[in-house]
Amino acid sequence: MHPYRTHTCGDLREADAGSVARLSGWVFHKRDHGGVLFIDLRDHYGVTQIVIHPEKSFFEECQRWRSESVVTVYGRVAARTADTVNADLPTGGVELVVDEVTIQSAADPLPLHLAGEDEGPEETRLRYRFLDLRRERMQRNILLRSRVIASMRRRLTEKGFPEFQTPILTSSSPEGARDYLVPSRVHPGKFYALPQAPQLFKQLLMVSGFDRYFQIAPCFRDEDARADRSPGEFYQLDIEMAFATQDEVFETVEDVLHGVFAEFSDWEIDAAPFVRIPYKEAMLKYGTDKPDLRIPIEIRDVSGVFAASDFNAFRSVVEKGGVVRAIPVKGIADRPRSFFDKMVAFAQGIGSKGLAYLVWQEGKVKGPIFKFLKPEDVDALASQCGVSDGDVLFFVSDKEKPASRIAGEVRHKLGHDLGLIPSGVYKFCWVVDFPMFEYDEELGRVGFSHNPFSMPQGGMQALQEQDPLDVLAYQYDIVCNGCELSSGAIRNHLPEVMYKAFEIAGYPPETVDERFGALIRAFRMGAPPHGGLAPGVDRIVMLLAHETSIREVIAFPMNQRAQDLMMDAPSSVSEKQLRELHIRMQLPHADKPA
RNA sequence: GGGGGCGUAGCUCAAUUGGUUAGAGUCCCGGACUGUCGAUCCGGUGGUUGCGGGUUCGAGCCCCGUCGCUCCCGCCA
Repeated sequence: MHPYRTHTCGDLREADAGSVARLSGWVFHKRDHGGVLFIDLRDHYGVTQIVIHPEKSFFEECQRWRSESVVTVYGRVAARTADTVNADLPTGGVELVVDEVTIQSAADPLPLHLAGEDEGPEETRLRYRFLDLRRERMQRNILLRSRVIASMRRRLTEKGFPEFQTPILTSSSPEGARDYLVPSRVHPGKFYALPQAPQLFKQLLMVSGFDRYFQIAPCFRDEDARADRSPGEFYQLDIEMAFATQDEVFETVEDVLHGVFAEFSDWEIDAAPFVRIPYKEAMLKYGTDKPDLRIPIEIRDVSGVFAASDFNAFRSVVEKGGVVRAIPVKGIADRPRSFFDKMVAFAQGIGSKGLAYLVWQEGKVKGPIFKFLKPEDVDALASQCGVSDGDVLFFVSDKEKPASRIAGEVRHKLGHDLGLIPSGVYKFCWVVDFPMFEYDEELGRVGFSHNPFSMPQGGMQALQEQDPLDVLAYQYDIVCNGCELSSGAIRNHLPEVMYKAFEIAGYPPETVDERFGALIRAFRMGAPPHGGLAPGVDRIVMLLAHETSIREVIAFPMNQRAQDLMMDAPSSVSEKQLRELHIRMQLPHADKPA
């Protein structure tokens, strides 16, 4: 007989009654009646009740077993009597009547409760992650992650995408986030950088003639955390295709993502092809480049109505080049005044000068700005925004960029507070046609809006002839329920177009050669047109697990300050290590240890 | 770097809004109990109220500072 187990703690059924079995697992719940002791023994697969009778020599030893100790028990499987069956457990029809016990590992008292609803403080959960991960929910999440990744691999492999590894120790990339640096022992004063993404390598693989590529790729960025953004490292399903159009990239990814979401969720999922929304339209209708399409509200531009109105506050904004955006909401005219006051306060809190509104109720229109409007203005607003009795229009007026943002946040807040977000639905969309360049207010000049490797729509001609701010890129995002899953692009594989694009963004050719030497050199020696994208694996698993924090789907995440509390990283290193790396410390506060 | 929230027993929380010796559940320790499944019952250990300073006759509560966690802004090609 196996020294540890003949069955897992999820295996035994009534059909096993009468046979002998050996089980190993963690002591979960203990119910000690003095005359009989019940223990729920738990492993990865389930829970089985074991029974220890008082005449056994080891009875008192078992009474002393603390929760989470690991034990091995041997005995006879017995069917439970009808009145003692536990219908909540798959193994609830049987119990193991124990004849031999071995304690494999006695547990100290724990800093966390593993049973019940309470999670405990996140700091403790992270410090004792190995305990936290014993919870059923965490086991489920981490297992889901494993299955999702396996499914992604299978789906891409079936489509003829080979998986490649790319270097972890590479060179610092000049654009983007801060790099994690690794000092070189052999080359004093020089550093490797951990890749922020395998971007350049996957493009070089296309130039190498591999045609297609994917990788479950670790990415490292030294940026601050968010609930949906783990500090330090995260994983992307990195994909690249040669000789592919944007539509072919979309088709491939829709197939994979739809397949993965359908495989691991019962929620309703948009059928492919997913809706495609030009960036400009997304900013107008949803006020964001990652719209949550579950919210049934579409923002409208009503600048024209107010330009011709007698409402000076809005008219003057429009005359100065600003806009007025209307947010129509159905059937909330009967909300109390406090609701509207709360929305106004919210808008002001996010940088709006105010939040005007009109209420269509019982055949009349009212609201703080009603008295400034002519009847034909009100009619125009109603028809342009599709509102009728019972509906409300909120208004935001500002320069275009802040007005879009504020209207978008108000839309989201309304959707959330009014319970307009349906559950059980995944709404996907592509946001396409991102601008190639944008005006950088801080620097006072034109810069890349997204990523300098994208092919401008219209190619060289567009760069030469159009206003840079009008040039669009073959640059796209895929968004699910307001969560950005991925950015991608059809890449710019033409050196001359790349030099021109960088010139517009203010960089001379030498800079391009210096920073992207490997890529430009490769592009001079026969490069296929290519493109791809890289959906975030952690975020996809987070959505599928219905978690709101990305840390819940990562086995060993760092905390918000990029520390691993369990392993105590980052940590100090020895003087010898520093000497070998030619590094001398210069700490911000000499009296404060790091 | 900035803003909001939180910080009381190992864990989850309370403390009549400034008033006697900071309580309860849980965990842990001891005891009772032969059918439980969040077992139950009795008893016990456990606190520099994150830390430092201030106001006050008196501070868990008010003020200032600081540290930690978390959410957000900046940042994330």
